[in-house]
Amino acid sequence: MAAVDLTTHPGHLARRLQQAHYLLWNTMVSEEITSPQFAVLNALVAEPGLDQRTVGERVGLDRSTIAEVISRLGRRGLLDKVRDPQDGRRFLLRLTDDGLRTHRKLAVRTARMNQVFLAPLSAEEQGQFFDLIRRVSDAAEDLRNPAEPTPPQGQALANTTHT
Amino acid sequence: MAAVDLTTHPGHLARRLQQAHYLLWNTMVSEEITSPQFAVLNALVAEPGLDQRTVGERVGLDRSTIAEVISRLGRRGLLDKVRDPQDGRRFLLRLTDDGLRTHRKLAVRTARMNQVFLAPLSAEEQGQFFDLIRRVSDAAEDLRNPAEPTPPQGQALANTTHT
DNA sequence: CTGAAATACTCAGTGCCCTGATTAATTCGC
DNA sequence: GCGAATTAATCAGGGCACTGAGTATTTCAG
Repeated sequence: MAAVDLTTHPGHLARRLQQAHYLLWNTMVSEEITSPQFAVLNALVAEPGLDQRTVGERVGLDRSTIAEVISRLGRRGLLDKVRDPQDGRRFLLRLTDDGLRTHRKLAVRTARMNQVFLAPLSAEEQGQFFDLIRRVSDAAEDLRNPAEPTPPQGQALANTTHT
Repeated sequence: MAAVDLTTHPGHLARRLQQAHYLLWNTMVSEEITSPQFAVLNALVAEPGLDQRTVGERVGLDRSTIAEVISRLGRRGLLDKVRDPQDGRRFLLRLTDDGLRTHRKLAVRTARMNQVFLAPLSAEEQGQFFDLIRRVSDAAEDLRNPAEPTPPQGQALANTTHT
């Protein structure tokens, strides 16, 4: 009887939350365009002409995943991909008219969906919800990227190098 | 300039949270056994002899995904799968000794990992974190399964009017 | 008892997500 | 100038997650 209670495990809750979101997205926003795909469209609305890697950074997708997502959006004709004449390694990304239209349409539906999704929480609780999740995510992210160009010295930070 | 702010989108936050968790799990718990796999082991520690579908229900995985996860655990020799003599459609699942040992080992590490993951929050905030996420997930889940076969008129249950 | 419905599982197909290795282009050191 | 890092993208491979279709078994209706 050493079983643990998964409802107190943040990882399990995170997975369930994402599944719940997936469900609502599919029924209220789109069955064609996924949430990560919308995030990419959104990043290119904000900053047209970004390269692939930077888009991935903006929306939080690694190099492999962003390549797949962009390939799908390209196949659907929602964005164009051209080699950077300044740097032959890069591809510059830009939404097509269709991509722009799609983003506008989905942005509206997404807002409605978010309202439904968060409806069980009061306005104040919704603020806490964002704040708590953001703080946990950011902290974990920082563990990966030690970051902070602090004065080169002080090895105090735990560098757990065990096995 | 119609781009939206993704940091106020619960779906985006949920995805980031899960990625953060994945990262910590990989470094602090196991590179072999994943979090969903551990959830299955845990369900079978709590209730040995469950069938595949029910395990999926317990841990929140659909029929296809649970089949894959169980197949992997079987390949690793962590569980056994035998046909139910009572009902030839079902497979009954049971952990092997190795599966039991693995669960015990990972349960300890998982507890440590959760502490690190939630360290940025105070004890009170951790409670809120669980509560808020659970409420949002449960509500979305209920939208799928309208549940409650027709409001049982009258005294169905829990009408204690004394709060 | 027998054919229809329900149920447990499998299979095919799509998409997200990561790591490690590889390729092509640029930049840096000397 | 030129070879050595560095960097952007791709490819191979493993795992999670869902839907729709198909198979086998059980249950239920008449």
